[in-house]
Amino acid sequence: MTLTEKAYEALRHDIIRGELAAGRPLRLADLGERYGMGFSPLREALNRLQAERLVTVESLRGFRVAPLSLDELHDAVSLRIVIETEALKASIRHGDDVWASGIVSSLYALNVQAARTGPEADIWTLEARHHAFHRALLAACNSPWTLEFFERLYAATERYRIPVLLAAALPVGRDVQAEHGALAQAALDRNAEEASGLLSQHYLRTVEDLAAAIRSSEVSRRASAS
Amino acid sequence: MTLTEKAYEALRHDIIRGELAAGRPLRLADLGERYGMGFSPLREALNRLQAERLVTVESLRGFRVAPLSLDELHDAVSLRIVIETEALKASIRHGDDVWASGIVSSLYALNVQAARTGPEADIWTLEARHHAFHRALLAACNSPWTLEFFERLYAATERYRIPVLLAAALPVGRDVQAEHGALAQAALDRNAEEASGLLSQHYLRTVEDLAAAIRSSEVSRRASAS
DNA sequence: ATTTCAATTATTTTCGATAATTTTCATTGC
DNA sequence: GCAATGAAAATTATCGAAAATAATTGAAAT
Repeated sequence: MTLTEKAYEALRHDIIRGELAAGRPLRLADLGERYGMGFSPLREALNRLQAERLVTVESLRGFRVAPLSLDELHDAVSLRIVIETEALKASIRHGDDVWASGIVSSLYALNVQAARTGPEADIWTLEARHHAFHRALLAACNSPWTLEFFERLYAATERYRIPVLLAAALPVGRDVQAEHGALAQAALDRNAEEASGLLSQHYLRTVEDLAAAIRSSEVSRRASAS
Repeated sequence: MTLTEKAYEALRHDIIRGELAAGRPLRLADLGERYGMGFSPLREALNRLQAERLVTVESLRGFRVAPLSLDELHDAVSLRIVIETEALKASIRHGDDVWASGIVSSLYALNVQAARTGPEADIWTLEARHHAFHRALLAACNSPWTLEFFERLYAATERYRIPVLLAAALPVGRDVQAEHGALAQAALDRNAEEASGLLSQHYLRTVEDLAAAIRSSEVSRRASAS
């Protein structure tokens, strides 16, 4: 693995997790220190991330972590619904038993992790399994372009979910695992309309919960800053 | 403008127009000669293009122009239909008179160029105006993510249309300008269902014509090679 | 003829240095 | 006080060279 690839993965990881905060300038000297490499591989990685909209660049003024906004969250989720409901229908049409068992196993792993409490309740494992479950649903859509855009939008929306998960700021009255279970069942039953409807609802509820949590934390942040 | 930006635009231009053929290895020494710059800005540009799937990369073995395939053409067009029909409906919902006049003027410019014959019949101008017209239709969708994916897929499909246009290999019995006109009219009439139906048909016809032209040229190429 | 291996050549990857540009900050003039 | 100015510092962008790796060649062995 080349240093450019290492830099790309490390930067992407740190941006998505918020360890490099939105809007923060990415100075090459700092990054070279942080990741232990020279400018060339860092600049190459930053150019990739710029093309993926995780980083912004201004000529001769360097790179920054891409900003976050409620507008972008709504935009990304709306487009996820358009793309993923179609991809889910295609997967249901084309998927074989390998696809179906991928859904079963990823759902099981997700449920196990969601049920864990105490020191085993690791949000990074939960997040990885959540991603794997949603990817498994679409895996048989037979469209590389769709899967690429799924990954792009998943990363974009993950940046909003992670700070909310870390703050444990989600409402308690919602049974997300039941939603995942119903969605998986509809997909396994090859009920395309039901499944895509459940997927849309799942995302619409999530975006509302996230937006509410973010708005209230913005309010409290501004109140404490004044 | 930095050299990285110049390299990015020049490489993107040359790849989309097929001046750098699909699959061709992109050797840094050659590119440095071709574009008159050192390795650093070229590698940064190639990394951007790799993130956009116009270039492939293999560790320690360099970059290549991304390959073309009929499967990818069908995949890209199918996803364009999903994304753009939705974007067109949103534009029709949100678009104001600035949006409408953008459609009118870009359609007019496209029709003028399509009607030109002889030395004025420049396929690059035609292509630029075709792009501008399709962008104008979606311009009011109010979704940056949608517009980004539109540009990505437009570039991806342009790579298939250009060699067919250059070979003048499209069937003559089709009135593409009439299709554009009807589409624009439906959009201006705020008839979302009609407009998105016409857009789908327009793309499905185009992909069939392109696929037929490419298949027949593949057949003739293989026959002459044997 | 084919395979193996070492030496050579070609190519990519990375670094360190330099040039170009922006940012900072103290100073001057109003 | 405050804007304008200009030097100094910081930072990015680019180059050229060095290091690392891959590909090629040709001789030797089978």
